[in-house]
Amino acid sequence: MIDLAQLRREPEEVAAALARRGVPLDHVREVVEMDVEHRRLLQEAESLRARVKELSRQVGEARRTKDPAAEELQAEARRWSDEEGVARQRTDEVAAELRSRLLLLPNIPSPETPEGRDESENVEVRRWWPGMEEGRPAPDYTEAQRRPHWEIGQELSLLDLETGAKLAGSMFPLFRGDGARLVRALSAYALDSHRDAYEEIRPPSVALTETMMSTGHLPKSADDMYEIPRDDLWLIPTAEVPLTSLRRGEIVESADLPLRYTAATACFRREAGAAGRDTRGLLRVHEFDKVELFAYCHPDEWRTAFDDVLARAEGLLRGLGLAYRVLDLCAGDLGTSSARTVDLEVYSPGVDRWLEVSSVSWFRDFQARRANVRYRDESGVHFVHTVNGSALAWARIWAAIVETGRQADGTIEVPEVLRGYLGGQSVIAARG
RNA sequence: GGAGGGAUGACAGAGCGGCCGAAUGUUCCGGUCUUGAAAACCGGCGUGGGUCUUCCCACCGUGGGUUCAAAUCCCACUCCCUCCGCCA
Repeated sequence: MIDLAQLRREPEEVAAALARRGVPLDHVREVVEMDVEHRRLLQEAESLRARVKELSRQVGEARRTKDPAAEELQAEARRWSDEEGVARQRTDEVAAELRSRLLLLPNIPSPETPEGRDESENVEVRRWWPGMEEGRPAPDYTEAQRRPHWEIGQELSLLDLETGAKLAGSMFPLFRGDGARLVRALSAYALDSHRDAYEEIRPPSVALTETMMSTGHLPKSADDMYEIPRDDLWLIPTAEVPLTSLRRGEIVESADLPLRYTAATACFRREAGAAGRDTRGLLRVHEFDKVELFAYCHPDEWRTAFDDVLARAEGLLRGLGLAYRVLDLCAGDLGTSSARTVDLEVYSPGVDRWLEVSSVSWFRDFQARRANVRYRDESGVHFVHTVNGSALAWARIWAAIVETGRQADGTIEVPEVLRGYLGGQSVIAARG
């Protein structure tokens, strides 16, 4: 949620900033007008309320002193009370409407977020590949590496999409054998890599509607998530959801900032808007494991927090020896709640594509305002900033590892950093 | 799932339906005293909103209701604790 006070103070600036990401000027103007109307009604209702309270006090006083005017006063209080009820109801209606519109306004993009309408205008910041620092050229992939992971997965019995579909429908992958162990190893690898600064959390995989609101996933993206209406629960699309609500409603000491958490969870996405696209293999799935990095930070420290998450996500990819590129998302491609987002895309030779495996975002106080997470320092109480990033999304990483690591004999070389998690195993071969 | 108890400020803990946004204690902050510290004493100490005011309004788990007036009464729900049942 953007700051209503700021919108009131500088409506033109806010409208212009939101226009960068495609919000029509009318949307903003309507909210501003509704705010004026709301405050007018609020003042009216409150002065009536003050009057009722004053009269009620007098009624009490008159009763105590056995003043015969008590009846008369009470009758008058009743009239004002009725009127106040009507006024308050109208005020509440406008307030609710105002709030729901405000909730639908996306975050104000950071000034450094590039201009652009959609993903085609995202800006590539840099690329990395193994050996780059030593001056080696971008890799020239072998014939063996040019095989899509779904074929490799089937060959070596690592990935069984048919059985996954039998159990839960298409796009619910089932890993088996060393393929399943690889998924487990990846989470352990990432979690262990951040133990120095991030507290490990194992949150519930479902969240209440209220929790989904805090991150901005609701009300806007209801169609993209799995819902359990009977219990007012949703399957989480990312650990960002529970982590952002970890301190919901709390005021923390500024000395305790930043508060940093990491979590490995399954992530569920209906991919409603993407039906039919990228359906092969693990390119786009309804459920995947992911490790998330998250920070509540002081507004002045967001850059540090952001850079740290980004560096750690990149560090994991480098550790795995996977080529990747860094994209600065343009204003038009930003997620609702984000002010600035940088995506990491890994290159997967078998499918010859760049696959998004991480998204690092700064939300300014947009989510903190919704979740009501604040800090206290000498100057008072203020909203914290939130930063988060994937580190990393495993289904696509799995694909990239399997394709990149494939050797001429059809076996897969396991990245060194994972071997410890696989009992020292350095090669994945067909089970024999 | 069944029975009972509870939910009030950072914490503990009061609160006959009528100056209760809330006693009291602790913590914390400032001051006096002290060479310094402790103790003692004095003062301060919730969060929002309103044309941001020695003014007004809201907030005592959440949402409704009764009333001129609700932390206080009624209803529903949530969470926590105890006991019973069931179960990884």
